[in-house]
Order: sequence, then structure tokens, then C-alpha cells
Amino acid sequence: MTDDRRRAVLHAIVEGYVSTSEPVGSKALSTRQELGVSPATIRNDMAALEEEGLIAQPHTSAGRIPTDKGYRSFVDHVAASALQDSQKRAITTFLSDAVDVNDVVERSVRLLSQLTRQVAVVQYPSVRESAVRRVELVRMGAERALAVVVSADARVEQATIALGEDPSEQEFERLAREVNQVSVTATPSSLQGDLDAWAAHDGQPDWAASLAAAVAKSARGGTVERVVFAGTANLARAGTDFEADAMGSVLDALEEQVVLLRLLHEMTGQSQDVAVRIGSETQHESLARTSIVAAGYGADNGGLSLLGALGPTRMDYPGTMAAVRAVARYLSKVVEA
Amino acid sequence: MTDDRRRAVLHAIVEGYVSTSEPVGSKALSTRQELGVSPATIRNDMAALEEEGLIAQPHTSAGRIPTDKGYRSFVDHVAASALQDSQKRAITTFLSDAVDVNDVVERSVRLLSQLTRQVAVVQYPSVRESAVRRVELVRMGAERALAVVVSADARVEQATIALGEDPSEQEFERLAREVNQVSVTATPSSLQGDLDAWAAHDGQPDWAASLAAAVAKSARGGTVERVVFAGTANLARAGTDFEADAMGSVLDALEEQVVLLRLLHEMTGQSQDVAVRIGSETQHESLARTSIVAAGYGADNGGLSLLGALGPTRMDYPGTMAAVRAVARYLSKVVEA
DNA sequence: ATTGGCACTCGGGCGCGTCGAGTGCCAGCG
DNA sequence: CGCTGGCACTCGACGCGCCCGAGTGCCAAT
Repeated sequence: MTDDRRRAVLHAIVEGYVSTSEPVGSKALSTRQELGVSPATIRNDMAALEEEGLIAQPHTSAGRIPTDKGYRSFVDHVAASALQDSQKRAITTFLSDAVDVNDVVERSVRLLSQLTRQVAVVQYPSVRESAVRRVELVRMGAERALAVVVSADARVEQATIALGEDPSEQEFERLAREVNQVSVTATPSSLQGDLDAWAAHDGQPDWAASLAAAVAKSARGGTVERVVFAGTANLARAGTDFEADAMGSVLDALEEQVVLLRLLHEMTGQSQDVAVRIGSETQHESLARTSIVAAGYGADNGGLSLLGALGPTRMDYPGTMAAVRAVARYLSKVVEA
Repeated sequence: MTDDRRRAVLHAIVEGYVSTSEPVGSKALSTRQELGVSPATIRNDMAALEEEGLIAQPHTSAGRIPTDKGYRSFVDHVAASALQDSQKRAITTFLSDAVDVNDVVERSVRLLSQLTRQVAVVQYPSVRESAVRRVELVRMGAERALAVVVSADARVEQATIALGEDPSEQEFERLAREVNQVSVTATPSSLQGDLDAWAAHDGQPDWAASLAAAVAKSARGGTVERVVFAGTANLARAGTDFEADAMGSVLDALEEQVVLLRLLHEMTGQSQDVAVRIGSETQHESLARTSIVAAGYGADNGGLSLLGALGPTRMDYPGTMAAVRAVARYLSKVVEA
């Protein structure tokens, strides 16, 4: 009973603070019908909540604001709100006529930033191991060549090879022909071994080994994990939530994709659903005042890829979670198709 | 004589304001040895400069700050400063071991943002028309296929084709073989015509036309112009030069690559060297308080590509110009090789 | 043409008093 | 035992008045 009301008070504080960005006091809460009790009662609850470390006051005689822990409790006890119809329509219309993977990812990240009014981040779909369809070898000069690997699932990877010497045209052509033969006939699982064996043949030049390695790596899943953003402007507009300096750190952390990727991985590691990191939970100095809402997509077949939204701790969690979930679902469909 | 000193006064004002971000007064200038005259004399010059619209005072009894026109005069009359040795070294070490085009561009943009302490933007090298080396056609489902075009200059372009029907495996294979034959044997200039003729043959399915178009387009120079940024954090750190809201607009303008691309093109259109747009000269509302320093690179052989730095009007023009020029030069070398 | 002197302006910073939102505590009530 | 109304208290926000000093424009002198 009383426990329920306390939770209601906490939720009201979170909602109030999120929408007005000002500390909310007991009186304001009591007039907002929902909990039909007097300010005094609410004050008692507030005292208890503060005791538990869920809310805090910036200074005496100010209203209360949620702590990170308070947001956490709020998020754990509230269901993600439903998307509005207009938003659902936006998703389908926005993503339906994308032409290729690049386009899908780029549209998604824009869409997500618009829906959430936060910074959106989408990781490129991670790829599963797949057969090699064709290896194209292009001479780039005396000592360098470019290998283009087209895989059966329509990925295209490229890598430069240092030749280390200046092979004759015939030699070069021969190697190109051979690496194709080997790669295309191999199964995904035998590829690495087959290539190694081929490179170790008598009479192969030294650079055959690096070529083999490059092809195998490309087939295995490509180069590095990449992420794209959109909506960094939303950070700037977030009002007084960030000082200029703090914003700089956040933007730095974003460009430093490594940090973000690790964080996203940790978050979605345990569960499939939408995960939330709040403020200090990010364990990262420069993100101490930001929260991240993330989800995986495309899990069914191959690897899990990630997407999410990042904004000030004082964000609309239910709405953001709903948007992230919806986009993740839709993206899963598109990627699997 | 007196004209020379006026210019010196203007330059001193620009330099002072750039380094302190506070309006500079006559007294402060006179004690800074360089121009050995009394404050009163400087005041006279200032009055003249203000008359000409080169400087302004934020309010009575404050020092002067340069207007856009003042910065313009400064930039036009000052040579780009020399780079420090450490910076030169940074350029070579930073860019020397890039592995492919993507990598080169990404490293360049990071480097430029660090050198200038501004937002850096680099356009992907634009490509010249070149022969087609190989067309790879991958079936993506009943009604879609993916075309991968590898050109002789080692570019890789992809495009999806709507099949509009569900061709048999043999039919599909035949078309793939044929389009390869046509594309690879054609010269760059005959490609479009050859492909059109091929698609118009009797017995060709409808989608041959779209396939031909896609290949031709890829060969011609690829899809859209792309740019990448780095160093947006520098905007946030620029101190009080931007209000939170203005910063949002700038970031929006950046993501809206179209605007930026048009602007860059206009700037480098007339001359090959470093070009500067100052504040209102950008002709763009949201960039009214930012300046852009841009240069082209890779001009010798094919198209000209662009790169530049963007920051608050109150920026170190000589230093930024030097850095932009240096990176453009270096990039030209790399791209041409 | 340059300079020193002088009166003037005006924004920034400081101290002060007021106001009011919000709190904690306590006694009373169902 | 939990809720409520009342009350004294705290403390930041705001407005006002004040002073100070940087910076200016003008003028007479060199």
C-alpha cells in the first residue's frame, strides 16, 4: 500500500523532472491529481526515498530530482510505452525503400535520432561466415595490390596487399587465378586451411601468404566493427543538461568508437531485450551524465548487431525504449530477409 | 605610412581577440610593443577602421572586435603561417601507413581536426571515368539482385537491381556472363553505348536495362558524394563563441551534408588554393557565426575533391590555413600515387 | 600627424533586502 | 498506525543601488 504510493511518488518525480527539467516539490505533486494525498504525506515519502538514495535535492529548500539509482528503479518498474501510430508509420515509410545495407543503416540511424530526439547510434550488421564468390586482384603499382573479395551473402571487402617485390605480369595473373580457384571451391570451414596450404606450396612468392591471410580475413567477417551516428545536434539542444565542456567529452567518447562499442556489447550481452545504462552505470567518466538505451538486432541467424540511443540522464526512458525496440525489430526483419 | 599602421592595428586586434576572446582596447595595444605609438593615436585609427566597417564595439566603453569584413581583410593580407616541424612530422607519420582509401580519408580527417582544433571535413576522393574490370552479380532473392562493379582503378561500387520477375537460374547466369563481357571489353567512352545496345537486344528481359544503367552509373563515378567529419567536440569546447542553440544548428548543417558540399564547391570553384569563407559570407543562416577554410586535393588527374576545417569566426586563420593546405598537399600525393 | 589630458559612458561585480518555494517536525485526527 | 494541517525555518533567485574601472571621443598642444 504505502510502498506502492512511494513508487508512484518516485515515478511522478521522474516524469515531472524529465518534462520540466526543474526540481519538483511536494506541493506540485499533490495538486497533480494522480496521487490523492496531501503534500505533507508526500514529504514523508520523499524523506524515505531520499533515505534510500533514490532522489536528492540540489540544495535545501529546493524540490527533489531523481538520482541515477532513482532512474534505475523507475526504468525497472515501468513498461516501455507504446509507439504512436504516426511513429510506426514513420518507421515503415522511412526504411521501406532503402537500396542497400549502407542505405538501410544510414536511414535507420537518422530515423532513430528523430524518434528519440537523442543521439542515435547503429552498428553495421555483423556478418556470418560465408562462402567466397569471387576474389578480384588489382595491381596498384610495383609493390602493392588491392584484393576485393565478394562473398556469397553479397558483402564486399577490400584489403591492400604488400607484394614486397615486383612480380611479372604473368606471375601476378597466375596467382590471381589460383587464389580464385582455391577460394571459390572451398567451403566456409575449409577456407582457411585450403588457403594456407596453397600459400605454402613450392614456388609460391612470399606475398601469397599475405594474400591468403587477407582473403581469409575478409571472408571471416570483414574488417572492424563500424558504427554510425546521427543527431548529435540533439545533445547541444538538450538545454542546460550539459555544460559546454561536458559536451565536448561526450562527443569525444562518441568519436572514440571503441569505448561505445565495448559498452554496447556489455549491455546487450546478458539479455536480448532493450537494455539501459544510466549515468554512472556506464562506468565511464565522460558519460557520467548520459544514459544509453540499446538493443541488439538481427540475432536469429548470425551475429548480433547493436543499435541504441544516447542522451542526458534526464531523458524520456519509456519513449526512448519503445523507439529503440521498434527500430531494432524492424531492422531485424530487413536484415534477415 | 599611416595606412600601413592601420592595417597593423587591425591585425593586432584580430590576433588579440582570437587569443583572448575578449574585446581589445587601445591601451592594451599600445603596450604590446609592436606598434610604437600612443593609445590616442591608436584610437584615431580605430575610429577610422570602425568607419570602414572593419571593427565594431559590442557596447560603448568596451574594446573593439573584428567584424566579418575585418577578418576578411586580415585573411587577405596575411600569409598562411608556416607549420611547425612537429606538425609536419605528425602528418607523415599519421598518414603514411594507411591501408586503403577509407583508411586514408578517416586518418586525414582525424589529423586535420587535431591540427586545427576545429571540426574537420574531408570529402571522399572523387573518381575519374575508368574501365570496368569485373561485374559481379549476386542473386538476393526472387526479385532482387546485387551488382558489384570493380573498376580498373580499384574502386568498388554496389547497387541493387529490381528484377521485376523471377528469372530462371540459367537466364540469370547468362545475363551475368553477358554483362561482364560487354562491360570489360568496352572502353570507358563506349561503355554507356555498348551497354544500351546490349540491353536493347531481342530477347533480353526488362531488367537488363536497369542492370545496364546501374553498371554504367557505377563506372561513371559512383553514387553520391560523401563526406566525413571529425572533431565536433572542438565546437563544444570553443568556449562562449556559441550558444547551445546555435551549436545545434551548426551540427544540423553538418549532418545535412548537401549544404556543406555545395558550399565547399562554391569556395574552391574559382581557385586552386586555400579558400576562406567568413561568417555571413557562407550565405547560410545557421553558419552565420562560423568560418570555413577549404582546399581541393587530387586535382592533377581526375576530379577535384575537397577538404576543410570549420570553426567559430574567431579562429586562428593563418594556422588553420597552413594546416589545411598541408594536408591537402599530402593527400594529393597519396591519391595520385 | 602625433600626443597627453580630461570628461564621459556604461557594463560588470558586489552587497543588501525581499520573496517564496520547499522543507522538517509536531500535534491532532480517523 | 498512517495521514493531514499547521508552523517555523532555510536558502536560492531576483531586483535594486552603488561603485569602479576600462575604454572612449574630443581637444589643445607640440
